[in-house]
Amino acid sequence: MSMPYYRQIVADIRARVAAGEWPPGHKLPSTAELIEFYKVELDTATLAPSTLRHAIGLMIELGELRGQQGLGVFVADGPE
Amino acid sequence: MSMPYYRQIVADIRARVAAGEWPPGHKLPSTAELIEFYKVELDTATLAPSTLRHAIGLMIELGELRGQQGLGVFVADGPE
DNA sequence: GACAATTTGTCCGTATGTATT
DNA sequence: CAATACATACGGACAAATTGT
Repeated sequence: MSMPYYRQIVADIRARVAAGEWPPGHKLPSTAELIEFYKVELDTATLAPSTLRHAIGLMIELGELRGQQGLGVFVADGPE
Repeated sequence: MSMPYYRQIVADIRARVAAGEWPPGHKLPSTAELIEFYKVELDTATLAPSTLRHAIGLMIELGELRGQQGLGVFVADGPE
């Protein structure tokens, strides 16, 4: 295992943010949508919610994303 | 819920490290032992391995702990 | 080298709680 | 009240690394 799923997801999200595809304040797709999306991107038949959540939760903890219950997950504004 | 289990565990570990009870390089009790320990400390009948792992994994990601497969989890040396 | 025991690492699927619309 | 969406927790399965026999 070169890189576990959750790290690949973190890397992908970071790449999109860095590329400006998802700028600060942008709302990410919902958890359910991201799961379907990364199933294709990671070419796996199964991707558990807990695994995707692991990736997202990690980035929230690191301040790269901001989760708002009931609303969505957003790209954090730069560290002011 | 004032503070979820995994955050209470993080706070407790940080407190022990800060107090010098677990100095840098110290090997933490094994996952199984920590589960039993925190079941008492958090006064809960059940504490899943995944929940404890959440706390530990978070601190590893933040560089406060260092995990070594097959060996154990250690208090990280100061951020040099 | 082979094997078992121990321990951490990843992932699965599900259930329930909480906040927003 | 209902729908949507994130947040926490459960418990188990298997992989991978280390140590000792």
